[in-house]
Amino acid sequence: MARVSVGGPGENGVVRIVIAGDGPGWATLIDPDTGARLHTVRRAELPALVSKLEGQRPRWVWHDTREWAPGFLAAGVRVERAHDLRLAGAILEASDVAAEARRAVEGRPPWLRRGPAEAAALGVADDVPGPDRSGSVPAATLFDDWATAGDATAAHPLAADPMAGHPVADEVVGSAAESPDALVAEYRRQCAVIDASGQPGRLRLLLAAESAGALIACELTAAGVPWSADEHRRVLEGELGSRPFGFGKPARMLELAGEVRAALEAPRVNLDSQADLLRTLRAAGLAVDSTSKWALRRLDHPAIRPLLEYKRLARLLSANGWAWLDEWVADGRFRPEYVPAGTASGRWATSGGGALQLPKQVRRALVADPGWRLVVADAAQLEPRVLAGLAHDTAMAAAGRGRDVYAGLVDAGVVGSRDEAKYAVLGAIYGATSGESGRLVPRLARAYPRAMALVDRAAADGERGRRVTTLLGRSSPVPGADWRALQARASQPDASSADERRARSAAREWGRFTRNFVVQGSAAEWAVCWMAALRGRLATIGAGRPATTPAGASGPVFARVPHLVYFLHDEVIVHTPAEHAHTVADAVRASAAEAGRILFGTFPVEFPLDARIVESYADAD
DNA sequence: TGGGCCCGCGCC
DNA sequence: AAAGGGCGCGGGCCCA
Repeated sequence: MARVSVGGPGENGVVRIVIAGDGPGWATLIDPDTGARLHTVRRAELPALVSKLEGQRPRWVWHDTREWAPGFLAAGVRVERAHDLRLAGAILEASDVAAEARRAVEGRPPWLRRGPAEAAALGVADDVPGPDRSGSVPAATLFDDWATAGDATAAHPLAADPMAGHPVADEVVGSAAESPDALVAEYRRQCAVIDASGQPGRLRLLLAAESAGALIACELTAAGVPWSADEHRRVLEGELGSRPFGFGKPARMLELAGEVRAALEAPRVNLDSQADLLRTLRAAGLAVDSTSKWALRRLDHPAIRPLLEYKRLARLLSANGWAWLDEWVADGRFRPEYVPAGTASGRWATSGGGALQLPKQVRRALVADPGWRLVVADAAQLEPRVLAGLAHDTAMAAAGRGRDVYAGLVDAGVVGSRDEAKYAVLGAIYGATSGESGRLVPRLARAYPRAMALVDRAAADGERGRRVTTLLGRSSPVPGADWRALQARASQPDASSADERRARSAAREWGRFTRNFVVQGSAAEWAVCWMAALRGRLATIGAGRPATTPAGASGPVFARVPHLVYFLHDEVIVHTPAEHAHTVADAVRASAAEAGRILFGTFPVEFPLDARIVESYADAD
């Protein structure tokens, strides 16, 4: 290709280019501002073209990151920035921040862009200036066309509720049609909604971060988690005995099942059947109404010890046994498929492989390649720190400065022990009303009234069926028809006390969900910003080294350069050549600080990490 | 036979 | 020791 043309400049001069499928085997690149078709190429030629254009550092606009990024990665091409129309559309459709703007944009020619002045005229609350960020923000390469100073840290979304009493749409926008024109139209519509929202910087930051997450998810799958099948087999054989032939149970489980049956005098009981087991336990005179291990543990009977051991092994076998190994691990890599923002709160999910539930037992199989290391880092007490930042609770932030948050609560005299501090904090975030945790919450409320007021407000909104919103503008779903019907029935004059009790219980349950949503969802935003910042820093650590070496197990994109291989809510693992490990650990910490500044400006809340350089994940605890 | 439900339990 | 929020997954079981 002789001369490469690019799309027009967007925010802060960053070029945007729409990529759309254009008939079978073809792809078209479009300037979203003019609608001009820049290039139409065969899909096989697309990675090379994208690689060339990537020098302009554009933001690639496409329907779904999963549609394009895996092919680019397979061809050895990574892109820096994207706008995922599918993810962005879902967020914009639900966000209370954009509720007014959605209605305003609808029905108008989508290419008519609006500015903040018009949004103000629509009655949408203006951005409230956030903390002073001057001088503290580094070049945030992923976000520099999106985050406009200040408004990402606008007053907490719960502080004002401009949408109170307004009906809200709860359907999620359908996927954009595949045609190039439809994609461009949808992109323009989204831009118009963002511009009219009154808080465009906040939403742009959220969408940029989510789109970066979508790229990262594809890269995680492409890189794979370094996994020693031999080490995994050693774990299985140590626990279960040798692998059974066919569908038989491992020898160790058969022995234990024999002990249980003998102790219960029930030679035919099926230990894998919850119903059968419960019946048998009761027939043996045990007062129990569940076969959960917590319920069983309370019982005093010779069958219990072998039964608990049997259940532990059965779990290992079915969740992460030999069949799992056969299905998910190949060529020294475990390749789960992540679903970014797959949960309501924005936390990630997985589809297949159970990557978010890797039990501690098998983590010793997660080992670095020879000559490589794992940098394992998790954010210490992320949720309470995020809550302190959300609520601008300076006392709570101070408790965690330079130390463990829970230790800080003890030092401040709020509670007597670290365990009590943990239960109190988790109880406040999850909505505990009873038990040890519920008993401790009032002490937390006295010490940190701002933080407590924030989660209480979120719970109260949820109990009334309202949406609540995270720091960057992701709103919770509204409860379903069954829930609304329950509430409606309870408010009828002839409602029974049972109706009222049921409605009250459902309302409280939804309130616990929304209470947790604002904290969990904002923490998820911190985490994806952390990862996006880290991804940018890692790219510079490997820069200048030969990027294409004989393809290793990780593929040419990741050969010889540090790269993310695992993400778990508040924890990341980077696989890195040993000589870069300390540089990577520094980058991980710097990225956490950067995420804190992006979300909370100069508000003095810290995000310390537990970071370790290890050869096996099992050594990181 | 397959879908959908519940249960139990792994992770945060 | 369990409690409060969020998940995914496998097994049993019921039903069409």
